[in-house]
Amino acid sequence: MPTIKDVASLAGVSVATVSRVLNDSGYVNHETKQRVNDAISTLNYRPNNVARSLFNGRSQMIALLVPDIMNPFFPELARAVEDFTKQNDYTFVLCNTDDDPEKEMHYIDALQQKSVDGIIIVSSTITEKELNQVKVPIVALDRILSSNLSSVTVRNREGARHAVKYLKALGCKRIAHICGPENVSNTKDRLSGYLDEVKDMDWFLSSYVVTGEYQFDSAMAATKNLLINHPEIDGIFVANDVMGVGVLKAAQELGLRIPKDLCVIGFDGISLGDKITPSLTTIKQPIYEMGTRAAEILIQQINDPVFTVQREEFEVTLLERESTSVRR
Amino acid sequence: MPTIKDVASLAGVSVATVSRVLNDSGYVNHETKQRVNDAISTLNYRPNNVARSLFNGRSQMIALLVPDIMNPFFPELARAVEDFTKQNDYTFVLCNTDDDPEKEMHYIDALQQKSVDGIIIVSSTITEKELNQVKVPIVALDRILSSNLSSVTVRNREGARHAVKYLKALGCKRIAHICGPENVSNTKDRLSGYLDEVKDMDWFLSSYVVTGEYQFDSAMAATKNLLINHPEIDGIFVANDVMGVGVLKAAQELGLRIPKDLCVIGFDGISLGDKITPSLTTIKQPIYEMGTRAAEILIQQINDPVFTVQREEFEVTLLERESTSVRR
DNA sequence: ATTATGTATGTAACGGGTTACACAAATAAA
DNA sequence: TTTATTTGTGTAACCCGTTACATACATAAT
Repeated sequence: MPTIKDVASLAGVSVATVSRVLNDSGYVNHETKQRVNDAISTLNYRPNNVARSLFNGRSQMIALLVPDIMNPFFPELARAVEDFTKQNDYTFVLCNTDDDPEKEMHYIDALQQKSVDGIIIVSSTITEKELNQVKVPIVALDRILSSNLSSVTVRNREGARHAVKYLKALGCKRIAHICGPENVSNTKDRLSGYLDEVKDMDWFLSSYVVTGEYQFDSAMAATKNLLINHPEIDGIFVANDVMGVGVLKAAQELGLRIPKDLCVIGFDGISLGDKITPSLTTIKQPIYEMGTRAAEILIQQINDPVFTVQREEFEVTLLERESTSVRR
Repeated sequence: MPTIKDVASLAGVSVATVSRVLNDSGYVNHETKQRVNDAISTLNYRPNNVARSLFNGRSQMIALLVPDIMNPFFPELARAVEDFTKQNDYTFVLCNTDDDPEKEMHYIDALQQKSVDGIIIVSSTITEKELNQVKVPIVALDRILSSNLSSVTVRNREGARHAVKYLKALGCKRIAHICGPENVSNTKDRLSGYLDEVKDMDWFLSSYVVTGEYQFDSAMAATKNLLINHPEIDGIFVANDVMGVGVLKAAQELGLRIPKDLCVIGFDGISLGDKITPSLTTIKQPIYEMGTRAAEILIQQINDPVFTVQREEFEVTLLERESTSVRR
């Protein structure tokens, strides 16, 4: 690999001049610049980013930490962040944490040691104390972590309320809720929204709320249990789409007809929901916009040290599909 | 951020001694070591990886380049690579290339400038010429790129043959094939396997082979066309599972009963296949093992400069599910 | 007693860039 | 003409580790 010195000697100038050409800074004579550029292309020289990073403490790298890369919601989010960061000349890297605080801190440590410029994080396990160890700009995405951290989320509670109201309007008389892990902020919000709408109903039972851990398998098992114990349930609001798919699977295995016997509505709006049969009605988050916005805020904070905490909350919309409306 | 100098002065030793403690190299008196370690924890010191990388040209970072992060096959693969590399003290990063040669080279450039130690790549677009620009160890995964590159793949042709034979054994009389993009090596192999089994059949028509570009949408559209033009088709071998899901969706929208009217078998064995209704019969690749093995080979090549090209080919197995067998 | 070996630690060069500073020549302003 | 400013380029320090080499003492071998 050629270095800046090789370029300098080939062009007959000092390394400083080469550096000035590279960074388009300071004064460089037009002809000299030409010579340097010629040398650069002759040698196929690429500046060593590690050396650059060492000097200026920046790496032009942004990382996204997600809890579960196998949940399609996160690849969709990642795509958005990737596109935006790339447009802004950052290298984007994706890290999977399993919502395991240890893996999380391990990545954060490793990334900081590599002088990562900023981190976007989807987490529910990280603590305030750990956050204080992070010296680079952070933006929380999808879940709120701390009050002094910028975040990009959606109106979870309102979305949940909307979902339940919609099921009611469809004529559902007994509506259950499959929720996520209880330590996740949006689990709480979506649950609150659900409760807002049902807690005063005469039919409501606390056993209508069961956790599915935001996972397909748990949700499927939980749903089977729920439906066997409560055959009267005719509507389910599911806290995310992956679990929604599990609910559909469980219901179908129990021989229920969707949406005739049971209406199901999810939350997220991942494209998977439209690929299955019956397709899944859902509360759609603007996933791409959220990822983009998070990246935008992060880059803003990287460039502007006197950042103010920004909390962006997106609206959600109902996406009506086959799991609630009769198929034509 | 404290540096090695801060640690050294706090412990009353030179930076060399601190470095020796950090790397457990050379001689260090036991008491001195203790003092240094105390200083390290007092200051909460973490060595700067960028400086390390600059000196020794290694970054302890391994990257995986995948063509489509939204296809669940790749997150599953990524999980395997991540787990193995992490166990071996590498930082793992995942990059999405869209099978776009430009994005691919951009990532490869950026990663090399960051002194990445090695790259695992799933690609069909990269050229021999571009591969020569890569100075770090590479392993090709899922698809073969060049004869002088280590690779981890599966027996695609045999798997395809197996799939078609199985459909025949089920009693399918007219078997079609939805294939991937023609420039991908495993598209060709799977197609060859299909042709091996059907080209001499009296019913075979070349229009029974259509491309689905390894994408859900294309596959769904292609399948609808196919089934409308050829209502006699009673079995489809689909070159990957994501397209298999699209085929099922298309067939269901056309009102066909699966598997009664149409049997469908995919290829990959992603967990999504088991989440949908009907679940998708498939030729299962040992995804996790493949990712692990690719990482293992890469690390081997990183550590051993006189590497020999290794080509590993895994067996595939038939995973029988509802899209071909009558549901109980 | 002399030499070889093992233990312990420090100094300084190095990796590949960036940039503060110095200096010189050319041009503009006083 | 003298002084100030702009243009152009080079030297060397710096970023933060690692390690070759030097040095010094203790112990073991000859």
